[in-house]
Amino acid sequence: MAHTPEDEWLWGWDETPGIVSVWAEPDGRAFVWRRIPQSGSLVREDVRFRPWLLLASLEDLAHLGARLRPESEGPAPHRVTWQELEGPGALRYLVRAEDGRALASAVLQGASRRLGHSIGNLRELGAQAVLALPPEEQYLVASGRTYFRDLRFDDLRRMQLDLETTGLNPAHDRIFLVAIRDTDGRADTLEVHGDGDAAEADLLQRLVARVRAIDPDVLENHNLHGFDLPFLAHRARVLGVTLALGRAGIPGLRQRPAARGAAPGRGGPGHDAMRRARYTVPGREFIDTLDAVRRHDFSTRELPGHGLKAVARHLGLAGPEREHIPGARVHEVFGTDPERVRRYARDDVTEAAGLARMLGGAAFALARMAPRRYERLADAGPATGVIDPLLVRAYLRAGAALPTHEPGDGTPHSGAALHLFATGVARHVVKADVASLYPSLMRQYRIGPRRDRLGVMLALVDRLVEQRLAAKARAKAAAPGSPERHTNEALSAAMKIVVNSAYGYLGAGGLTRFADVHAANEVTRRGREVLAQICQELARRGVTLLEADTDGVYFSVPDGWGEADERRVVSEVAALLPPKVRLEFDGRYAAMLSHEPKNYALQPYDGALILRGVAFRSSRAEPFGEDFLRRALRCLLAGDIPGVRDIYVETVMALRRRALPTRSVAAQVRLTKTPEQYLAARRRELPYEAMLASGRKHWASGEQVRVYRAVGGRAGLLPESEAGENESDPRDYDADFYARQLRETFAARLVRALTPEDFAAVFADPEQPSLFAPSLADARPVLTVLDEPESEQPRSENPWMSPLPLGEG
DNA sequence: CCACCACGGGG
DNA sequence: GTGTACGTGGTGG
Repeated sequence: MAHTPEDEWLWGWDETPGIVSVWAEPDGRAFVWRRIPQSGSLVREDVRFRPWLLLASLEDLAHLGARLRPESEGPAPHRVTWQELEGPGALRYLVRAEDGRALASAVLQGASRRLGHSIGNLRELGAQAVLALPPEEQYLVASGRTYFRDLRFDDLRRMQLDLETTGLNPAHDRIFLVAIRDTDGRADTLEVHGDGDAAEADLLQRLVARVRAIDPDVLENHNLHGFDLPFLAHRARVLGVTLALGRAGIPGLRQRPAARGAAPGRGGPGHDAMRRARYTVPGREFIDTLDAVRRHDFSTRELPGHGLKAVARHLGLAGPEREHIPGARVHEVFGTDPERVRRYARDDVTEAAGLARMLGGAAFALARMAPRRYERLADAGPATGVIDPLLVRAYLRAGAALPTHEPGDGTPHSGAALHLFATGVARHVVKADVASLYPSLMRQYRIGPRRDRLGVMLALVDRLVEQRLAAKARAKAAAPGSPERHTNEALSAAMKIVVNSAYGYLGAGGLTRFADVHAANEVTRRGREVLAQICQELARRGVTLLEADTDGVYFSVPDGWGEADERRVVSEVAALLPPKVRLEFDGRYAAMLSHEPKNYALQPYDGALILRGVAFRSSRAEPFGEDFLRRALRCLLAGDIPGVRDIYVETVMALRRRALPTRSVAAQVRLTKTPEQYLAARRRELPYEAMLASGRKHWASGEQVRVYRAVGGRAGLLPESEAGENESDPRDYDADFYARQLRETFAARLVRALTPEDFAAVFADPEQPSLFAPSLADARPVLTVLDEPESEQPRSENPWMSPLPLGEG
């Protein structure tokens, strides 16, 4: 197969198929596990590679004398070779040796002598002076190999495991059950036999034996890196059990530097043992579905939370028979009804497996491109984690010197445009947006990093955009649910991640090797220009603009227009734009409540209400308010204002009669202070007051409880009950407090939709009738077109995408 | 209104 | 590999 350099930049150049794991040691040994695509069998190749570094200068190696020689004279035992790369980059000497440790120590020795003090680590020399990749990446970059060539996601042998523990703190709590799901999808549990260290140690040994027997390529779970692995490592250490989970090398887990998105290591007692840790073993890849969930939600922003159960339910992965047990009660239930805990734990691993397949394909596909381990690509940020390795490999393949990180010249990074044209309720709403706006602008106007003199970034974006279209077409042609469709959808998702972060890479001044704030600003400037043109041209065609943000616009069309008319205006405007900037019809809705910039509710012509923005999707809102808001919005967007009034009255009266369960007003919180710490702090906080008021004098930091405001200003503690159990509900919440909250916090979000008079009438206290209550029969939701549209350049949500502030106004 | 603290995920 | 995250909500002064 003929490769162009550009193909090699994206996919590597070595066609070895089926690599499922790579492990390399600094001494130049590499182990490569491959699944033979035809038979599915596993082979291990032991190979040697020449460890390498990039240096800005050979000065620190001069002390080697004759042991330092040009690469052109060929490698020789105990010699360091060097090669000068061409072009202007600062990192211009490629130095190699048989053993990476000897190479590194030669550099460190020279640097220590030069600087007059001891240097222990190459990092201390700074990114300006040296580029030293982990051994696996040195191997992959140099060999042009990548993971998973010719493999489909479903050819991977994946296993899931999930610990059930007596609590969250491995210093005090124990593992009493482990659910596992094998590569054929069979879920099973392993359990302790008895109490004490010996029983738990025996469980861990059986777990290790099962993993070795099943011999998966990948181990998966939700929050694997934040909970299961650190917990397991801690218990194994305490109990003296060796975790021989790898396929080679010294048994035991190894740590790699904590990655972005690792468990947020919270200080305080009980959490130290669980602080940021990412474990790794030779031959298998640890994949955390929480990383995939975060990556997914970053673009869709539609998930209610990132917990396993919530995500599984939202994505339709949870079965109707799904067993639920509140976390704090799992161990206790195990004592009375162990079969229930087994079902629960098996459901957990089954959901984790489903989630891994549904959202994990992107990381799988990234591993076919970038020269890094699969597990590293699963939690990598796209800019430094994916694009930079691609650029490094491309430059080295071309024999070109690499630039290094440069601080910005002080130019601020300007952002996208955001315009709010109208607030309130609009009917017949259309959304149009530009597919991949920033990459399209980069391609259209050839905007790339100034120092990328080989043009690798734009070449990658060009190819990714084109090949993504091909992958989407292949996915569409394959049978729903088939491995081919899944693999191509995953490829498309991965390509989207890379393409969309190319702009973020440009703008991350000082953080990325080729960052170029001027280029990034040129992209956003063109973006604002395009968005303004789209708005102008739409308005000229008789629609009412509602909101425009970055790359998309919501507008309302006149009564009597049909979908064909809506599509026609979009394509008319699309035809006026530059060829690579494709404006698309993205959806149509019966009605929209425009509340504030980026905060709105959409009612599709059929289907469930869509809520966007913090005003409508507060994760911590009490259930009764959330429920009220959804029902009220549904009526409002149907134009039924008396219906909104009815729902309000009904909710207020239900609160006052205490017809709503306490659970619906309670908030779930975590206790982070011990009783001693709380009493010493002398600062009253509802959750702790609730504990004390209910007679609880002892609790552990980390315990989760549900609390609420009870009558008489007391703090109430809601006993953790299981689904269906209601007899313990005290129903002593402060109804007036929650009625006030209903009006001030939840009803307030409808303020833009009504005239002040109607708003007052709809949300008047049902038990204090006013002298003249206006009839709501003729009331209609209102839309207010702003004379001066609210416009700004918002900060991006993601610090990676746009790390700098508001800029020009 | 401001300062401060806690949340996210796992049992 | 990046970040004493980041954005937000609640509480007490």
